[in-house]
Amino acid sequence: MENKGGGGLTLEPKPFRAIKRRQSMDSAGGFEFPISLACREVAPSPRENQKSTAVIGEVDFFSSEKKARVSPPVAIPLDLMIKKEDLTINTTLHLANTGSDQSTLDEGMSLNEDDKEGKTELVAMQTELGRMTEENQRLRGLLSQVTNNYNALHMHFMALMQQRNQNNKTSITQGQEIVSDHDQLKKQENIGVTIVPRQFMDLGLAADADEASTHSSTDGGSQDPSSQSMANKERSTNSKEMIVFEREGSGLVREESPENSSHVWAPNNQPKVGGAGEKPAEQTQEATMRKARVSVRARSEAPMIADGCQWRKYGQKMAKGNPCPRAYYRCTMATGCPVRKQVQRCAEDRSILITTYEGNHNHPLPPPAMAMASTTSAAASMLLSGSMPSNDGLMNSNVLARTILPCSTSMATISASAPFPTVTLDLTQSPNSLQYQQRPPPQFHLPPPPPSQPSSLPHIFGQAIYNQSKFSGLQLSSAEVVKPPHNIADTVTAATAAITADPNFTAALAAAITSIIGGTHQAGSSSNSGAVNNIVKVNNGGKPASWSFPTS
DNA sequence: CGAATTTGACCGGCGC
DNA sequence: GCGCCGGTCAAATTCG
Repeated sequence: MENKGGGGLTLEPKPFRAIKRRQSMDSAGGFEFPISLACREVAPSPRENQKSTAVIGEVDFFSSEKKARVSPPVAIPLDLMIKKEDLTINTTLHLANTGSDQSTLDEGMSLNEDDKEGKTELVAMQTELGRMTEENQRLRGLLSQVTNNYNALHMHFMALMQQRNQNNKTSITQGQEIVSDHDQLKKQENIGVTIVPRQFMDLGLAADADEASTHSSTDGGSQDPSSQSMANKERSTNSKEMIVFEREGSGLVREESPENSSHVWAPNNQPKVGGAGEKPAEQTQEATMRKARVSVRARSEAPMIADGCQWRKYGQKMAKGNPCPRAYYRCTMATGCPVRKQVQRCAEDRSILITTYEGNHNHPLPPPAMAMASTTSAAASMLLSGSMPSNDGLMNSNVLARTILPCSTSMATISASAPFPTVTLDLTQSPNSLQYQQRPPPQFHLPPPPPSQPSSLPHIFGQAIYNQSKFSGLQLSSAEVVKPPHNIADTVTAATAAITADPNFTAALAAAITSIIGGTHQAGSSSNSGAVNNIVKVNNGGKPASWSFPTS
């Protein structure tokens, strides 16, 4: 079924549209964009705004001044930046020198010579500038790629460290995690140190709830290989069902494989053989990226937040349970860009705008758009990392939960909502207010805590969860929840305040999100070693604004 | 007049 | 099988 929906489309198929859609799908998987760590530095400082060209400003991305502001979580990218600087230093110096040389020449030469040579030099400079611009674009792409690769490696490393820590802290073994009946699963939920987040975060598998429950409850560990393979086949052909577990009653059910538990967490590890519906790995990854969503909640009176991209509205629907219509937009900055977003006001508080992004841009972005795109791409990438073809996928997923959630439980929520995994970034309230103020989730319902739910589950977390799923895919045991350090809370408060006070908060929003995510990386990864000031600069319609807040 | 938005119809997935 | 719902399409309409 190539053509879906659409008026008379079925009667008079339009090849052009079909081709366009195919192109968009094809191109979606091939591009990657800089991740949040990099985009924090995108917004130019006031001083940089005074420079002559945007190209120079972008090259200054690698300047020492900015490096000095880079916080520890970006420590490893510094290496990348140094390498990049090696590549671009000639460019920077050349531009700088030509500028100063020009002014010197202007003073010293006679008018005629100055006129001729000035024109010649101007042409040369323009040519050079064009060349530099191209080179800069190319290098930016390169940096994006390298940054992405770094992030994946970083996540991997973090995962291993977390695993080591967990092994020291808990007596639960991998074998004990593999359970075959509900009672045992419930017990583990009660213990719940590592299992639940893993279940929650694994996004690489399709889960057939019926099969999962059948396998886990009736077979008692000995499964029919044929049914297993059928389940695998089912998973391989359904790109929309990516969640490995389903809530069943009060427990979470996970599909098990008695002979090799690892593949449960490594969906791509065992490619399906010979099926007609077999999809290349690229398509699977593309589908996952397409389905991963990043939802941003922010207060705004505007009908849509300006995130720097060009959007075209292609639909509007009334969503169930919300009197406010939901608008559908697609990116129009390039033909075939697969990125879409949904905009809807919160039913409970209509001053809250919920923007949900889906997909990755397949084209270069202007700096203002880069920040948000990077953030959403980073979140999607991290979600995607949960389906990497190894056991590491599991760990990466786990890390995502740990890095985003523990220190900003009121800010970022990961929802394994069927059929889309979603990261929700809530910028509407400070963590402090959330911590002590009851806020029932808007139109979404947290399921009542099951009888087996640990009573010690921190109340804050239940309040903080904003879940767009039919069920709450996110549960953390008491051991998982780390109370945000006070300075982190300050960070979030400051960022939120600044954002909400900014009517045109394009870059502010993205920068703050990025900062928050970056901050959690830092706080979650190690003990603190001295305070670092994160400075988020925002170019607010030609009036650069900035604020700083401490993180540690 | 072209671009953007609106809006009703259509499709696929899912639950009953 | 049927109905509900989310998402998409494209003709019609509005806007600049």
